[in-house]
Amino acid sequence: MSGPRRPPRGQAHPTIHDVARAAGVSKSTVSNVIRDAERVAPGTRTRVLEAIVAVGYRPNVVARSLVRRRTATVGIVVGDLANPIYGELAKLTEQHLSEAGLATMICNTDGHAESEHARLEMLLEHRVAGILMLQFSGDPGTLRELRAQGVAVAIVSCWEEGADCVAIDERAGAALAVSHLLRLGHRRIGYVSSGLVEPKTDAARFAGYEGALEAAGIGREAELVQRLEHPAYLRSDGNMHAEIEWALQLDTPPTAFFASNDLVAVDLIETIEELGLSVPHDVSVVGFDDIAMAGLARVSLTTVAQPRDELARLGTEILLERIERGERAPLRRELLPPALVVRGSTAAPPLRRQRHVAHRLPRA
Amino acid sequence: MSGPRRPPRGQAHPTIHDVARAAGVSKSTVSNVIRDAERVAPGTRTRVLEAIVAVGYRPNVVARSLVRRRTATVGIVVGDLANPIYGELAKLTEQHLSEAGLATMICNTDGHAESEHARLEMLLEHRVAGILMLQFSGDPGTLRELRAQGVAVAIVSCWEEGADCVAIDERAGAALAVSHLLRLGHRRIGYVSSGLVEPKTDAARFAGYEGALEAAGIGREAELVQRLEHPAYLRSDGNMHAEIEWALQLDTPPTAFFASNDLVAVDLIETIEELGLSVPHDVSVVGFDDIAMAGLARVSLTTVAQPRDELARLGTEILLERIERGERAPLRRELLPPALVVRGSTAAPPLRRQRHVAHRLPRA
DNA sequence: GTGAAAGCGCTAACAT
DNA sequence: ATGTTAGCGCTTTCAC
Repeated sequence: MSGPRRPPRGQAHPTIHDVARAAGVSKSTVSNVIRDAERVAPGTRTRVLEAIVAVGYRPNVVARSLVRRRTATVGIVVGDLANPIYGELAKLTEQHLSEAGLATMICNTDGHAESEHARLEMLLEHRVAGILMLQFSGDPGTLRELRAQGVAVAIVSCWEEGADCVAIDERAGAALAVSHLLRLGHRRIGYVSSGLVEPKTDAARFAGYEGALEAAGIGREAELVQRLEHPAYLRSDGNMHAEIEWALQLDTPPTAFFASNDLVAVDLIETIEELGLSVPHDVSVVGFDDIAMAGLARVSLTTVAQPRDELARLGTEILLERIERGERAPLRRELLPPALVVRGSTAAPPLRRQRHVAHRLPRA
Repeated sequence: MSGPRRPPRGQAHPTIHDVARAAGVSKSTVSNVIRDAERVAPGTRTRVLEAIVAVGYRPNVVARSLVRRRTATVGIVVGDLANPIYGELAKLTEQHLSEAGLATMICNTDGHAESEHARLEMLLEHRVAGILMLQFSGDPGTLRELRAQGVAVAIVSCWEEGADCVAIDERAGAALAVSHLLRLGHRRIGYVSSGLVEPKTDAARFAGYEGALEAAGIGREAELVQRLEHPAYLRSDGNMHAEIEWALQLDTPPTAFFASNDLVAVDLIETIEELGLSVPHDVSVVGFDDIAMAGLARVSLTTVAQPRDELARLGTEILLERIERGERAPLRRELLPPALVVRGSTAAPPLRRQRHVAHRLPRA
């Protein structure tokens, strides 16, 4: 009777079997009361319930997931959790998911495509029920693979073709920002972006910038466009200095900048002021996102607001719906309207500088 | 031959069994090459490897976790992901864990004990290998239960008795901040905290505040201590206004404040300036954490720095060690030294106000 | 070096 | 209303 080798059940958790024994019923009955499925006689139910607390039983989600062949976990992929807007979005999302009974796995990609790929691979091995992308490198192969695996995917804050997604109209938002500057009288308007802004998003915001300029009859000027390679994050690199100094010393320097997100905008203001100019007196700056910091009187950044609550709520809703209904459900794509928040970082261009520019133009 | 009911394997993932068949070997052999365990003949190995890509196999972590009776997932519990310091900590931590081959589940508690409890319950049901607490309500029962369940636990940035933890010396840090104010000549120094600061942390910082005052021969004054009930987060509530206005209209108002974290400090500066006073000219403010924003010229907050990299690195290291070695390993408790970063939010108290105070004192 | 077999803890038919 | 049974996809002895 040397029964089968039994791995040492040292500090093991009690199982449904232990509960069954303690309550004098079968495993299925225990399972039934736990899942609250099938009718269970009131008396039996109480005995089981008591047994559960008696033995200190806690359901094993891993086992349940295996047999059900689906987990109640979703992954959220984010570019930079240290960026307050993503921190907020992640927080709201986790809250909604938790309310829906889902656990959340989080993955920070730092904007690297390889890192994104590795994290997604991990999520797939974990058989997550869905993936919420708060950042997406934009690789179409990735999206195809995800679909092939049958995971639900929803993309938030990034308008991607052929996928469920919710985002604001980035292009329109950027145009709003630039139009505001044009209305103030600016004619030389720079565009500054950083590597931490997803390529797709950057492209859309840039398109809005260009479109607004074109509509105003202003041609594009390559020298006014700066795409900083390294992610600029609150001066952590500081490589912005040289580029901006260079731009401001052009014969006809920009009198305003549109930054592709608030973090870049804040860095930009810092840089401009380090160079001895003042915002908005000498140079105006508009950002994108409306992170909390932008509203501080000390910062007072004019920016395009992203409705985080809506993004998080809709993003979760769409993902849950896709998880629920599978591929059958039609694509859901929600494009939210952007809103410009005018604060103190924008003003009319300085008169002196404009005259200065006028003097030179005839010579050119 | 009406074989047992076979659940419709619709869009199912290929299993180890499919690979085995495709490669003409047994499941165990496939398992051996996947795990890279036991010697496998080179030829067999290649055939299996080929079969894996041929059928598009991806290991099922859920099944593996069940049979191994341990997951490779850790939970991280955080109070407020929207607070940049926690966003940064979460990001760094996830990165370290990912490098160690562990998946990360994230839980935001909003500082509510019930919410913390529910999230921990969920993590336990998921049988996570470890839990990293970036926020802890301080309930000793919770810690006991966690230990009883045999999960590894490490507490970061909160000095808790009888648990693995890493934190800076909060008390000393607060004392550093207050001593700085004393050295500048301040004698009436307020303390402002919010509900989003963990009770334990708040208590430690307050103790440092009180200790420094006592050491300078200044008695405690209840009217200078404000613990705002609702989490103050970048003016989202604004209930700070009334309280601070009240304090500033005392006969001998505080000339400086020590805030229990940077977010509170930033709110405080905003409030003070809304009241028509200037920081640091009329009132000085010191914060705690040194979030990125504090370094901006526009904000320029004097604050006590938390070494996030160290906290995240050590926290993960300690947790991994505990997961690895189990209860056997001795407790590891790392207390890091705090550092004061002096910026522009602190200065000597205004002379006018001091005279004003002197005039009144004799009358009292 | 490889395969057969026995589960991990649970769910879900199905039978009683 | 409750119990029996056959797995979920994998790891891990233990034979061969």
